Formats: sequence, C-alpha cells, structure tokens
Amino acid sequence: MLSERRLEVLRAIVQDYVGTEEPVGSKALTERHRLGVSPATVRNDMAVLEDEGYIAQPHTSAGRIPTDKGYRLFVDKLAGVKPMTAPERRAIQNFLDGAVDLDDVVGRTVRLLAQLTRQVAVVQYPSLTRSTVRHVELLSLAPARVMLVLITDTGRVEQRMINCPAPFGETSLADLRARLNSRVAGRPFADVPQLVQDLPEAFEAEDRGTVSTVLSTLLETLVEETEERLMIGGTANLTRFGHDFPLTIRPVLEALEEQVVLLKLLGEAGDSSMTVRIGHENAYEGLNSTSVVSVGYGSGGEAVAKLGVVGPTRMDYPGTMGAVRAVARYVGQILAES
Amino acid sequence: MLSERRLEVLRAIVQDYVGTEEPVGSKALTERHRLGVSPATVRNDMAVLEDEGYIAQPHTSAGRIPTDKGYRLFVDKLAGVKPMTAPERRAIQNFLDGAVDLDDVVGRTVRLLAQLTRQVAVVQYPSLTRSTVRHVELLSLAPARVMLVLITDTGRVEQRMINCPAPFGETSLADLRARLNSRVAGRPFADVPQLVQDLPEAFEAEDRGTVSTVLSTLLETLVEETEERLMIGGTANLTRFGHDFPLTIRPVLEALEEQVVLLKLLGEAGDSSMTVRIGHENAYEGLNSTSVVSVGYGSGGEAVAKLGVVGPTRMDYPGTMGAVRAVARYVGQILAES
DNA sequence: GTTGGCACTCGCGTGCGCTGAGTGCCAGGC
DNA sequence: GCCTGGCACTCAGCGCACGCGAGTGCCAAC
Repeated sequence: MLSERRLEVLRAIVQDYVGTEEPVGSKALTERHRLGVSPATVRNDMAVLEDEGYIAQPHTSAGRIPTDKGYRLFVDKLAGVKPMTAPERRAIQNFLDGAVDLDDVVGRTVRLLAQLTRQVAVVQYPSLTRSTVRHVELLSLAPARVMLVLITDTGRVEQRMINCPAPFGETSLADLRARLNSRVAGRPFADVPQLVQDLPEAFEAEDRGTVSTVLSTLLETLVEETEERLMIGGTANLTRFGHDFPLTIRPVLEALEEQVVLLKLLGEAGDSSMTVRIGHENAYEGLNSTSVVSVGYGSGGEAVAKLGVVGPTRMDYPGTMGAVRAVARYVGQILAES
Repeated sequence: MLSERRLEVLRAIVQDYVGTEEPVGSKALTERHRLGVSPATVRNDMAVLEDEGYIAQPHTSAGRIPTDKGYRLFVDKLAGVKPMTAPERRAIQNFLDGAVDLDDVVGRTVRLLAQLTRQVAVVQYPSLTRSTVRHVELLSLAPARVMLVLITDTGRVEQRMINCPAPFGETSLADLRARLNSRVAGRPFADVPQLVQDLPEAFEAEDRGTVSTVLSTLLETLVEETEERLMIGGTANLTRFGHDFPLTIRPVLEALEEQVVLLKLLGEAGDSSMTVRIGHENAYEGLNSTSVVSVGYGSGGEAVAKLGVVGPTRMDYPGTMGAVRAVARYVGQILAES
C-alpha cells in the first residue's frame, strides 16, 4: 500500500500533467504544490510510483506522466466529482429547456456536453426496449401499404413502411390499431412480444397474413443493434488532443463513425452509475489512448439510455465527471416532463 | 486565351499533383506525360500559367501546384465527369436497396459516399417544403396533449408535441384530422399555409384555439432552418488531408458541426445541377482550403434536397463528381420507389 | 516557337555541439 | 529509518552549418 504522501505526489502529477500536457519533474512539483518535502524525496517517491506502474517516463531525461493505472487510482481514490456551479446548472437547464422534440433534446445535449467538457460527446437515444409504449399508430397509405409509427413515453418516434401481403381494409386497420393499443399502450416495450403473440387469431383468415406482417415489423424494431441510435458531436475538440495527433485522431474518428463500436462501448459500462474507462480498459483498440466517461440517464429512477464523452486519457476527470453527471440529470428531468 | 498545349500542361499538373500530393516540376511532367516537348518548353508554359494565376510555387526552388483558379479551369474545361463502372453501379444499388426507412437511406448514402470518394460526405434530408404531403396524423396522448405527425412522399416523418390551450375531444380531433388531410394530402408542402388558412372557422369557438395551435405548429415545422436536417459521415477521411493538418482540419470539423454553415453551403450551390465550389469560392472561411462537390437529388425530376462531399481542393474531381452524381441518381430512385 | 545548356536558388536532410531539465545515487543529518 | 543536499550523468530539443539536388529562369542557337 502506498503511503499517504506518495498518493499525494501521484495526485499532484496527474493534476499538473492534465494542466500542462507536459511531463512533470520533481522540482516543478515541489514548487507548485505544498508537499512539505524536498525534490529529492519526491524523486524517491516517484521511483516507487514508477516501480508500481502508476507513472512512467517518456524519455530517460524527462519528467513523469501518469499511466492508465495511475489515472485509475486517481479516479478511484484521489479525486471526487467536481459539482457544477450554480450558474452552470442554470445555463444547462435553460439550454435544454428550449427543445421542441426528442431529436432536439438529444441534439442540444450533445452540443452542450461537448461544449462543457471540450471533448467529444456521445448521447444515446432512449432505448425502445427500456421505454414504455405510449401509442402505436397504423396509417394506410395505399391499399396494401401501411405505415407503422411507434411512440414512446420518452418522446421517441420510430416509423416503418410495411408492404402487406394482401389489401387491408380501413376497418380492419382500425380494428388492429385499437386492439394493438389496448394491449400494449402504457406497457413496457420489452413486454410487447408476449402481449401481441396471439393477436392474429382474432382476425379473419384473409387478414391474418397482414396482421402477422405488421406484428413482425413491430417486433423487428425492438431488435437490439437496430433499435439503438445515437448522436455524437464536438469532434472538433479532437484537434486539441495532442501534438502527435494525426496518428491518434484517426482511429478515434473511425471508432466514432462505427456506431456499433460506440454502442458496445456504452453497453459495457455499468448500468446506470457513472463509469470511467481509461485507455487500455477500452476493448476497442482505436480508443486505447482515450478515456470514456459515461452514465445512464432516464426519466425516472430507471436508466433508459446512456450518454458520455470521449477524450484523451489526459483529461480533467473530476470536471468531466461533474459535467456528465449534471447533464444526465437534467436530460432525465426534461424527458420526465415531456 | 491559353494555347491548347498550355491547357494540356495544366491538366497534367493537376493530375500529377492530385496523385502525388507533391509540387510537380517540368522534368517530371515530360517524363510522365507525352507532351511531345522538352522540359524547357514546359517551363516556359509554366511561367505563363503562373503569370495568369493558374498555378503557383510554394517555394522558389520547388515545382508548381495548381491554384484555386487552376482547379476551376480544370473542372470547367479540362475534365469530364468520370462515370462509375458497371460493378460500382451495381454495388451502389445493392447497398442502398437494403434500407428500411428514410433514416436508413440517408445513413447508408452517407457511408457509401464517404467510402466511394474517401472524403467527408454530407447528405441533406429531403426538404419538407419541396416534398408532397402524404398524410398528417393527430394523436391524442392526453386530454390537452396532441402529437402531430407529418409524413411526406419521400418517407420523411416529422413529429411535434402540442400542448393544447383547452381539452380537445376525440371527435373534434378526428374531425380536424379528416379536414386537414382532405385539404393537404397529396399537395405540396409549400402550399399548406394557404390551404389551411381558414380552417379554424369551420370549428366551434371552444375548439378554435386548439385548432390554431395545431396549425401554427404545423406551419412552424415548415420554417426553413428548422426543417432542414442533414447527416454527415466519413470525417475520418479528413486525416488524409495533408501533413500540416492540425491547422487545416480544425476549422473543417468546426464547420461540419455547424449545420447552419453546411446548409448555407449547400443552399448556395446551384439548384439541382452539379456544383463544384473550390477553395476560396466557399463563403465560409474555415472551408477555404476545401472543395465542395454537391448535386440535388429527388424522386422525380425535381430536386428535394442535396448531397455532396467536402474534401481537399486537391481532390480527384472527375472521380468525385462521378461518384456524387451516381449516388444522387440511385438515391432518387430509391425514394421514388418507397 | 522550341531546345539544350548553364548558373542560380533554396528547401530539406544530416551531423554536431550545446544546453538544461530531470534523474539516480550517495553520504550526511535529523 | 526517513529525509535532504550535492553531484555526476543522461538525453531530447535546439540552433547552426553544410551539402545535395530538384527545380527554376535566362539565353543563345536552331
């Protein structure tokens, strides 16, 4: 176990490095922090920290920088979550309050988060399977053509075009619509498959094909991977990554474009509590030099989706975590109101 | 007017520079192209081209690179549009055919375009105002709460939540829905404002407030700036921009995040024909070292929106234009089918 | 108008030495 | 046993000089 002072040294190194982006040496440390000991002592401590793998030297004659393991310790033990100031909270609320629909909420959230953290923001749309059905609408666009519109309590609207195997009368459609809604409205989406299972049986033989088609389309929208959507923003902040960054930025941009990768990333994180994944803790190779801070959000106690930011491992963890948490909280409120 | 051969020299310079990314000298030119003249002659021609402002020297002792003006001449007079090969056309069609809804079409288009051109792709959603109304749906979610759903012939679905000034009965709602649709269904969105103008008059006094609210919400969705949506992709291709790119890439990423800027950019381009804006021809400063190739697309003859790519001025114009044109054509087909 | 020749320019890569921040180690002190 | 000042050592980065070579402009000859 590391002594109190050595932890203090590690904290100082992390803070300085995050601030200056430059390896920090023993002398600079004693000058900028009141450690109460001499540089020589700090050097000894640093040697120990390096042995333990918390810090490393980029070059023999340079200062130290934290390793992923060092950041991990910092986040777990040495740093708290820096709460937002009152004006910041107000600004967040004002900015989000103006949204007119879910796309707008998500869009504003992404921009807000990117701006607050000066990093890349990722916001997942509320998951269908974790939401509640508000309404299912069926519209007849042509004799054998139906549009299915799903509406959730979180404001998400999903639509699908359906080509029916046989013409489907307006009365049958109204019938199906009514039956569908009476069964699923107000129920969790996750229960929908069971709730509609035996629905075709209630219809005349000639309509059963169409009813089945509609139902299977409805169920398809719930398939994971398809139902998950997300929005990203603030990619311009990647340019602040570092000096060497053509090599660094490339894989990150590629990862961000691969929604699958991002969804997996968010999916792996803890369910609703705040999660920080540092450097190599991220399974995806392209993100090995980044950290991902994410948290679930939702209208009630339940998380319906996640949001977070992607930034360099050298980031201001307390501040970032504070911003992410605050934004998630307000987004949850907004969703609850709508 | 430049002689035939000088134009040929310019073409050769553009082609070589696009290929190698390095300033091209007189000797290299004569070796790689059958100009039938000696390097000395080419040098004379280059001097003239430089005087006229078509090419420039980055350093005194370096080869020449095309200027924006040079690229402009190249695009206008010297290069055609390189058609896609048959396998490419087939690949495009196959890839786009799998789409299930408009979001999917747009998403696939963006990815396809980015991959084909290896540049940043931008695809605008079909404009509401240039589309035709397929259906307007009103859903009662709560006594004084209505959801408005707009559906266009291009598959676009827009929704808005409406808080009614007074409770609105189910029969009134059905009435409004029917009247609305009988007036606007099948008509261009642009005509909607006129078509619904006197609608409140047909209702009882107690419902007029709500009807007006619904109508004004409907009209709001048509306001330019709000109704325009777009999707971008392939930002990872920015990393292939050049060597000096921290400085170049930053403003480009920023511009791409500002949807307003992009929409303006596309808006300024010619209506449906292919437009190429080179370097400083782009009004937005951050895009001064990029070229934008865009074209309108639509289900019929009319363009309902635009798509295009953003890349370095040093791009393969014929190939890019060919890809953009081909993709636009197929997207138009897909939209017409749906 | 074209061409070969020639002197000139200058960006770029290479090698070298210096500087200074930072280190590890050690002997002495609390 | 831990802390501290001193000291020799390392090495990345910087500035500088140098030479190479691609590329140019000009000119005289064809």
